[in-house]
Amino acid sequence: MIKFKADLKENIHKKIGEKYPIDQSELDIDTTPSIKMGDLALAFPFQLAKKLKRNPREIAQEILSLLSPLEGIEKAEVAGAGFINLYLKKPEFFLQRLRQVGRSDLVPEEKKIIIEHTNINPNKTAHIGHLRNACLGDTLGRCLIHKGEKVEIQNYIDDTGVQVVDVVFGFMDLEKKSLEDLTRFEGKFDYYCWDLYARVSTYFEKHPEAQKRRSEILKKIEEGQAPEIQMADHISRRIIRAHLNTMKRLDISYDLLPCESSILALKFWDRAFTLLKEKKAIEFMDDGVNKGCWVMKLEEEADREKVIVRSDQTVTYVGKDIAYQLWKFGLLDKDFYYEPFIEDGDKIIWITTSKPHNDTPEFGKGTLVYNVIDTRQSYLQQVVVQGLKSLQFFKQAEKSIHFSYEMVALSPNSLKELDVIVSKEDQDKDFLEVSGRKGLGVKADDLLDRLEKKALYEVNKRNPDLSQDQKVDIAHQIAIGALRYFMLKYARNSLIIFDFEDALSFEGETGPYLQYTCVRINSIFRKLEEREDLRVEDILAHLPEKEKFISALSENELSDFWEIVLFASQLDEEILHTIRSLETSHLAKFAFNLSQKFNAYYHKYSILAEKDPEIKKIRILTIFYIKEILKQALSLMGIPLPERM
RNA sequence: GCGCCCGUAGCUCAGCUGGAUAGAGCGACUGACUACGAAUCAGUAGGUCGGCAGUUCGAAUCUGUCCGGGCGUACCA
Repeated sequence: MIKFKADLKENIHKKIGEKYPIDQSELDIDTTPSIKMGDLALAFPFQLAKKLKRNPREIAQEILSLLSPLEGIEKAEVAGAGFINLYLKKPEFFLQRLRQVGRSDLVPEEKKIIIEHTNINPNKTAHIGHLRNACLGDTLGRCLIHKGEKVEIQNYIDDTGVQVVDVVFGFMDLEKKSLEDLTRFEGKFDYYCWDLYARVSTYFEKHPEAQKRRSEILKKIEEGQAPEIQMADHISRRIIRAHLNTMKRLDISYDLLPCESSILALKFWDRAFTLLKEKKAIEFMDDGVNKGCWVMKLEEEADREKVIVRSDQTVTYVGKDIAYQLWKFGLLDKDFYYEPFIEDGDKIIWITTSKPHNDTPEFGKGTLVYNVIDTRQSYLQQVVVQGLKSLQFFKQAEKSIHFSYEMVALSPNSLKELDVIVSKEDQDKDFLEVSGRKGLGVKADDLLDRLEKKALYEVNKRNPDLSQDQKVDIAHQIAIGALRYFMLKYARNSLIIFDFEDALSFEGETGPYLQYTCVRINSIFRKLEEREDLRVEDILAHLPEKEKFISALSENELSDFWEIVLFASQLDEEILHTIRSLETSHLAKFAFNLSQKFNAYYHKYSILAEKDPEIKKIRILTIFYIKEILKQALSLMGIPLPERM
């Protein structure tokens, strides 16, 4: 009802703007604490009271007489210490909402928005922490698309970094394997690398002399020398495919995979380096701890230096990230080349390359960029933004948004279940950070498998008559619902201490609860059609006149009806709130609360068995409206909707 | 040390661009299924919103300070 409120504001301002010193933007419209007190609340008399040094209630009283009549408003009254509460014209409002179903009031504001998320190092399997990142990023993308924005999803691939180097080292030096051996490897390659990476990390701790070989591999990969480059390439491409498969299970996809290897090959950094030097954004250190390095300082913390170019003239990750960020905004006057990497349904996921290809789409050139990266990297993200500012790209600096979130850690119970050996120093902690280096974490595919297995068991109990394929399909949808809701319901600054029992729950505030609610509603409509050959479309096509509409309801039922309709009508507000605050918890809680309200309504009022045709019709329209809103909310969260469950 | 974040019911968490009685889920206890699907619902118990001070007509929400915890502060990412 965003547009309704906006119109209302404008209307109110027209009526009082000349007499009272208040701006239209100050006329916030809130909800009342209880529906008994009205539907919408205006609190601006308090602001006026301050300006005019008068009693707020008196002012509210005065204004009230100026307001009526207001479009769409049945009645207005002064409440509390100086609120003005508005009562909507219920039949008109509901009819309007029904006509509006499926359409959003939100309007796009950007030319193009780029979201960077997932960003898993291509040297091991995806784990629970990566799932949080991907779910947050994907949901933000869905919300922005709903808002009408043009959105491009990028998943950055650090295919030339030390993490890949370590696995190359593991295969070549520890296991003495050739590229041919790797191509013959069968089984879950990303799982194998997970273990290998942990082994290599331990090896380096015990054998510091191996560092030399490690640097050598890194250099050879950066310079494209055989056979290390072929090994690295094979490993990273194969693992990217594994990651994409894992994410596909969750219905998460991407438009582009920008690779660090392309950034190096196409000399993005050289260009950025020149720019940074020209504008004196970075400084060469002749002396001190960072002697021989190019460093950058933050405006706010001048005593801190971040090394961008090392004394051996190699560039750090942040340096490459600055170049990448410049490219995202179209500020680098250099571009990638692209080739198709994989087909995902009816779309293609593209990857960057260093060689030209024909007929490739255009990427980048965003006007707003979200980087979904955990909070531990906020300092690095500040450095990237500082880079833009130093180059005088102030607008782009402002539009570089670090979507930061807390990590996922493991509870002592989860650790027990994982059967991992915990070091002495870690044993007393309340939780343990997920660590690829230590091989400590819940693998994404394992978790999904467990969820699916449990869901299948539950589906079997309830729907033994369905075919095995159907059951598996439903179980899969339930698993996604459970996992995605779990990842979205927390505030982003809240540390998730992962516990299997919580994550595997299908009851209470969970994704399956939401799915179950929708399934029930759908089931009613299915039965209406089967038993009575009744379709909502027919009712919608012959909506009654507003004068007669709803009048059949008793006072109590009208109040229950109204509460749920009014609540459901705020979906767009919640989406906007979610986008502005980057808190998916708002959307999640909204969907959950709406489901709760429906379930309560459902227990109180029967639909199929209702004798009075007028009342029945209104109830059908009511649950139809709830269903449509709920469906939208679930779809924005990427939670699928099974037909049965 | 400095920077960022967190501290709300027994447990896990929403609510934070200030608004009218602080909300959920789980757990505990009472109840409701020959069904519009109990993956549900109704109800009971449970909170000086970490402490103190300030700003305000109004503070869980803003400011300061203290206490407790996490993360960052690399020529790793």
